[in-house]
Amino acid sequence: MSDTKTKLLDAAASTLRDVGIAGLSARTIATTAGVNQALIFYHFNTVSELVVAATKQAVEESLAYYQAEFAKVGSLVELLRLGRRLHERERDLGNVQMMAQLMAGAQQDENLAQAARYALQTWSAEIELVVRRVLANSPLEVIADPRGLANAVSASFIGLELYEGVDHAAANSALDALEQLGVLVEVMDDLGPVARRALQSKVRRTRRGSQKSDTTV
Amino acid sequence: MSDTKTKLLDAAASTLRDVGIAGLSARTIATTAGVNQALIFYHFNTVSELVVAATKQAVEESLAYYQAEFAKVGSLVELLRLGRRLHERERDLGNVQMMAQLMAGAQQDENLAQAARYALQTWSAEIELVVRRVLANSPLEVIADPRGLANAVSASFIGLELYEGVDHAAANSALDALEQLGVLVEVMDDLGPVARRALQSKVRRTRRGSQKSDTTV
DNA sequence: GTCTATAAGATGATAGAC
DNA sequence: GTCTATCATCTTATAGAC
Repeated sequence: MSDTKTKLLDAAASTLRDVGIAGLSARTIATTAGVNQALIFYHFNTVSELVVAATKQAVEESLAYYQAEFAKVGSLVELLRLGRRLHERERDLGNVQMMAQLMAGAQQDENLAQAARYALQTWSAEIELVVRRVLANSPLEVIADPRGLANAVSASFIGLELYEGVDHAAANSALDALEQLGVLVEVMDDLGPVARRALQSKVRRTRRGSQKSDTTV
Repeated sequence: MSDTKTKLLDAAASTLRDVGIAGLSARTIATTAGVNQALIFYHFNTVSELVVAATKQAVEESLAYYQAEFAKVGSLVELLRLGRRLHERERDLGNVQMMAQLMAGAQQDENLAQAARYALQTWSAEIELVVRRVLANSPLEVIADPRGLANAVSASFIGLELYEGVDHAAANSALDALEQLGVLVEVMDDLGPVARRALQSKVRRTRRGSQKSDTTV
């Protein structure tokens, strides 16, 4: 790949992170890259397509970095620990901010929407595998949906990142609270058969409850 | 308040929701309002200040709508039910999308950052009161931090909303998974003293664990 | 308070020299 | 592949008529 193309891809990512989707333009990106503005259109046709390519690259790079560590995770505690490390590293690299800005712009731009969908699906698929493995044989498997959980984790990270830029202390307390929820899940695990029975009967009761209200309406 | 000012405030909110922070301008807002573009600067000085005023109005309006219902919540089940209704209504009104776009823009614009901070703090303070009331006398009170939880709920809603615009099905599965976590919390509640003991010993063990690793490093 | 007109600059995108 | 120059269009913001 040509030097200019690489420079533009990297500059697109860091500019999106630094000035946000509202401040992003061919000129701001080109300045960061130290490259002529017209080259964006020569190499990528539109600004939007450059951002798409930059996102794809960033996602694949950082996912490759974690794949080995994901594979090693065997317990819930290990998963939570890796989750914290991953979140901190990705945040420091600016990848989460980049995703959040991409998603904000995606509400209006179909190109960006596709890029965001790809990034989220790629991450979620990877997380889902680990969650599924960790929750197997846990009492939680009766209620947990690994795919939904993986998506929820992604969504929460995005929300937390935007929160972080607005109210640092509040975002931190939110992250701590979510980690405490992890403790809750661990305790549930420790309780084993007791928890499993309680969860199963709660699920049965809830299902009956909603069925009843469905049929009586 | 003059008719034009009201029109502009409403138009700012709905335009931010519809075209996002990247597409927001004095002209797009004025067109939505059916009003001359120059009037934005006459009434609000800058576009950014108009958005700030519009946010404040939207937050106070919708919070006033829920205050009575918040006060009535007495149990965790009721809180989860209200939470779902609130989320659906606010989403349909576009208030969550407005907040998400505001937060995306806030990363660069100090005016918007202040508005976002105000909105989040206002909502979180209200949620915190209810969470605190509901968790009192629950086994969860040993680990739960009501303020952090309230902030986490806000952050997750924002993330889910952006997710929604990008991948509807995935966002829905994430929401369902989070509601299942609610079931988990209910079961913990049902388990009463058993859960309380398990949580307390887990908390003690975790604290000892982290202290140990602190002193051995 | 509201309008038109306009300044002064930013934006995406292209044509054409090198 | 890269540059300069330029376009049409958009932006915030103001001055001044009504």
